[in-house]
Amino acid sequence: MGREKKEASDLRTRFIDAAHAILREEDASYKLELRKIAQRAEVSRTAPYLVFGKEREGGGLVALQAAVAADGFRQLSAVMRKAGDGATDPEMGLRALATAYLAFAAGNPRLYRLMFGAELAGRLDLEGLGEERLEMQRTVEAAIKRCQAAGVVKPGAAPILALSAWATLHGYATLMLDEGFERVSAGSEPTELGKTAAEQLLDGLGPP
Amino acid sequence: MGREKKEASDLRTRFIDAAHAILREEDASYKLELRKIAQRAEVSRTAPYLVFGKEREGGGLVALQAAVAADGFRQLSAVMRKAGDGATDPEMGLRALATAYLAFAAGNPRLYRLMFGAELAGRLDLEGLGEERLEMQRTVEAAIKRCQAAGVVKPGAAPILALSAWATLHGYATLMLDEGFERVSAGSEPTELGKTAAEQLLDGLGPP
DNA sequence: GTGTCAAGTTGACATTGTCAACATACTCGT
DNA sequence: ACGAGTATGTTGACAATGTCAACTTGACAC
Repeated sequence: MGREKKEASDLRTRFIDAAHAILREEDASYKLELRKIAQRAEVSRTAPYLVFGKEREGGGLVALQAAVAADGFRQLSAVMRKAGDGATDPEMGLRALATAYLAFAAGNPRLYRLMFGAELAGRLDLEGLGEERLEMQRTVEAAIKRCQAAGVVKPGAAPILALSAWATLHGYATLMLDEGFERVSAGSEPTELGKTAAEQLLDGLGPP
Repeated sequence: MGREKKEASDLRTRFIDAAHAILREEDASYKLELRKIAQRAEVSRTAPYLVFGKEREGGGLVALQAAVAADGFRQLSAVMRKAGDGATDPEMGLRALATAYLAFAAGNPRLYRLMFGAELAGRLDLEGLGEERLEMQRTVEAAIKRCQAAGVVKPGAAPILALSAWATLHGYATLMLDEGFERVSAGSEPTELGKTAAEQLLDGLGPP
C-alpha cells in the first residue's frame, strides 16, 4: 500500500533507534535480527535494504549493525567528553572519563558487545564505524594530553598512551560484562570499579 | 546405516577439532555453524546433540561453542605457561607470557573472538568454560607472584593485579584484531607489539 | 491525463538450529 | 546361540531468518 505517514523521522534513524531499543531489552536474544528491527520500526521486513543496500554490495544486516555500533561510539564519545568537561582538573577529568566509559559499558552491555563483536570484525569501513571509533580514541587522547600538560601523566606520544589507556578500559569492561562486577571489583558498585580502573590507569601512565 | 568406523577418537573431540579447523580457515564465515561442524566431523547434522544435549536443557550449539572456547582457554594457558617456563628470570617470564598471549590472539583470531564473544556471554557455566578461564587467570597470577617475590612487581593482592594485567593484555589483543597490527604497534611485528604491551604492563605494576 | 520515477511491500527461496521418530549395531542374561 | 534392551546414531519435518526479484502504490513533470 505504498507510503504511510512516517512523520518527521526518516527511515535510517528509525532503524537505528529501533535497534537500540531492542538492545536495551534484557530478555531479548543477544542477536540483532533484521526482521525484528523492521517490525519495531513499523515497516516491512525488507525496508532496511532500501537504506543500507544489498548484502552483495556490502549492505544488509551487517551495515545496519555497523550503523548502530557507530552510533554507540558516538554516544560513548559524548558521555566521556561530558564527564571530562565537568571535572575541575585534568587528573580528575581522566578519572571521570574512565568511570564514564565503564558506566557506559555496564549500562549498555549488549550495545557494547556489538561495538566490539565478531560481526563487525574487519568492517570498520561500513557506515562510518571506523571514523566514530577513531573519534572516540581522540577523545581519550585529548584527556591524556591535558594530563600531560598538567604533569600528571608522563610525556610521550599521546596516541600511543591513549591506545594503552583505552586497552585497559576495554579490558576492564569486558571482564565486568563477562563475569559480573563482583568478581572484578572486589565488591560494591560500578563507580567503585571505575575508580579502581582509573587508579590502575594512572599508575601505568603517571610520571616517575 | 548405524555405526561406521569412527576409529580412535570419540565424537566429542571430533567435533571440537572440526570446529577448530573451521575457525582456522580464513575464508569461512565468522559464525560457527552446527551443520558445517558435523559435516567436517563426518557425521550427520544432528549428531552434536548426542554429545552436548538439547538446547532446552542448556545444550545445542551454544554448548558446542562453549566447549570449543574452553579448549581455547586451555590452549592459551598452555602456551603462556610454556613461554613463562622458558624464561630465565621472573620479569622475563612475565614478558614472555604477555608476548605469548598476544601471539595466540593474533594466530587464532576467530577462536579468540569466540572465547570472548557475545554468544557465550553469561554462559560460563557451560562445558567447563568458567573453569578453564579461571585456570588461565591463575596462570597469569602465578607469573605475577613470581615477579612480586623477585621484587619487580609491587606487592598487593595478586588476584587483583592479575586481573589488571589480563585486562591490559585483552585490550591490546582486541585492538590488534580489530584494527590490525600497524595501527596498534607503531609498526613491525607481533613480537614487537608484545614487547610494547609488556612494557606498559610492567610500568603499571612495577614498584615505585 | 499520462508517463516516469521513487518508496515500500509481498512472494519466494536457501540456510540454519532444533527435535521427534525411526534405524542399526553392540551387549548381556539365559 | 539367541533375543531383549540399550547405545549410537540418522532422516524427516518445521519454524525462523536473511536475502532478493518482482510487484504495487503514490507523487510529480509535462
